[in-house]
Amino acid sequence: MHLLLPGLRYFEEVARQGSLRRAAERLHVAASAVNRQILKLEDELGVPLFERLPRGLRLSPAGELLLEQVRQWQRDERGLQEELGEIRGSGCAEVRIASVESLTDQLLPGVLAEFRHDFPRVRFVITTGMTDAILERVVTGEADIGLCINPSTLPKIRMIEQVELEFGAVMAPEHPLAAQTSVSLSACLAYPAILPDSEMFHGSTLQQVLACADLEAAPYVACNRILGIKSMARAGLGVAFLNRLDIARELVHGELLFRPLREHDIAKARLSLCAHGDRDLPLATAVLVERLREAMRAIEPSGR
Amino acid sequence: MHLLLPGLRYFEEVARQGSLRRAAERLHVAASAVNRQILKLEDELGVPLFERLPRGLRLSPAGELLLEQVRQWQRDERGLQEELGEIRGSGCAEVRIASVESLTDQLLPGVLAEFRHDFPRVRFVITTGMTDAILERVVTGEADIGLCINPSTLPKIRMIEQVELEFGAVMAPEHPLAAQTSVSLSACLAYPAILPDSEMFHGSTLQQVLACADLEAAPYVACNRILGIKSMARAGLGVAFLNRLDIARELVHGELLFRPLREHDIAKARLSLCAHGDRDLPLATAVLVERLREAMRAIEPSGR
DNA sequence: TCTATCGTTGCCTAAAAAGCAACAGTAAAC
DNA sequence: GTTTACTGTTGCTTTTTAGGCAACGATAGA
Repeated sequence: MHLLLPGLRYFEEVARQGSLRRAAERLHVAASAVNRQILKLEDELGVPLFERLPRGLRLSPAGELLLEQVRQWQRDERGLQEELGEIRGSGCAEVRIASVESLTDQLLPGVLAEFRHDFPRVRFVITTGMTDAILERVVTGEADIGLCINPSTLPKIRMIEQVELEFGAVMAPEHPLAAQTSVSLSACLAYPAILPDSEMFHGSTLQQVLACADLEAAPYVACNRILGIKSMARAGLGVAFLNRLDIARELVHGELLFRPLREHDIAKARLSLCAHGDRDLPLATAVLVERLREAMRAIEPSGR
Repeated sequence: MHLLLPGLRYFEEVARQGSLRRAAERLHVAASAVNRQILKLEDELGVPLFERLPRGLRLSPAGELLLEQVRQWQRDERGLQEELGEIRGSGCAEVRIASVESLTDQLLPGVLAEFRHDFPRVRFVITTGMTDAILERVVTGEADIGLCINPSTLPKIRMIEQVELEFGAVMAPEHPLAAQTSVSLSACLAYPAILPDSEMFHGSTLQQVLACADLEAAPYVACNRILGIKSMARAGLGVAFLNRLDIARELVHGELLFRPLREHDIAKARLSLCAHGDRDLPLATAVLVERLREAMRAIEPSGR
């Protein structure tokens, strides 16, 4: 259900994609239809909203202005829908969480399960991705709250909570390095490494750590999912680099070991809970944020 | 140019009029068209927006919610249009002023003339009316700023400036009462009175003054325009009751005289400058508001 | 030079909105 | 009690708008 002109939704998507055809594909309409709506908007507003580049469209200053307003309106509309939902009793609110994969195994399920006792009708949409994508989703309003690692500070993003997360080497109990209580990075790299794939690696904490230590790592196994990385390590295929949260359950069962890095000063990452700066969070979301803050603060001691 | 769904504009008008057909008339569309849009909105939102009364429609709680949001969006849209206007250089901003008639003779023309030196492209729309109608226009966003007398305090209205205005008897120089430097209300009423007509009289300062003094006034001439009232007084038809602002020019030319009421404690009225509470005023409007404040403060000394 | 991709436009079809007239119900006036 | 004047609502019609398809001109990269 949309209360704004369909043309504005088109406009938002085109601004996001930077291309008429890509936007049209996402919107499941013909490119010509999208184009006409954009042209109509520009005609009626009397201002060009995009610069026409040979490879696509880029927002003009006026477009930037309109985009910001449209996104504000979309947030307004979401909030309104939620209030109306309460009125008609079908409190079917939806909280959209953009998170790093690390939290989807333990922390998020735990918090959400507890949350459901008080808000049984609130649904969730969880999207995992890297930090940049998470921030992007929060900025554009695709996500209500974001959980990311070492975020850059953006003007439209409001940081709600930040806790430290310690990275370390993860291995099967049979691994030679298991004998040591802490390991050095270079010692780890002497063994086969299980690393995130290139896409995931880019911008990751591990990349930063390696860069600081002036080391390079050639993965023996590369995988684009934490689940896979853990399974590889459990199978004894090599050493992985994760944080404690990633392997909380495996630690309990003794299936994997966590060994802090000797270079602990560079192995710290900031886990951040954030939301859009211009927005009052609806009730359910605000409560969830509080629960998440508690859960985040609770992990800090165990990480030391 | 409208960026919201046409249905929302219909909805706003229906909420304002309390009747489909009246709204349809104002919108220059058939009542059935308006009705369908409302039904469609209710269907898509899943909530009834109106209660159906035999004499028309009244907002439901959900409707109240939506109305507030729609009006917020309309204000947003106005602000956006103005910013876009600056970008395309045709800074054709428009300031809509709802004012009591008293200010349209001297104070407003003076301020606006001065204002035009700095903002030559800003247009004005001035609507006169009684205090209640002025507040209504500000609340609904039909006017950007309001100038009214003795306003009741509404939650959505923000008072920017208030100054005192002294009411008194106004008469031609030949009038018998002209000999006195101040007059009592009862003395005035011994002569033919020139009063606002019943519609204008209702809720006016004069009504309040008379009520306080427990007097009743039978008008010899009733008129619904201040211009007319002044002309009647100038022609020697009787005594009028106005404030100094109303007859500033005639005072200079000696065509009319102002005689303070002996009951000066009850003859005070508050002239208020107000705007909508939830709104950041655009640049031009904010500047105009400042000029108006200065002008209002300037009239206070002369009134004593 | 060829290819791929971009935005744009004319032509046609499908869908949505508006207009008109009539209906059913209630409130006030006579 | 009857009439009159409102109200919202609903088929049926026409008009308007949006969407889909194919083709065009232009530009960047292989």
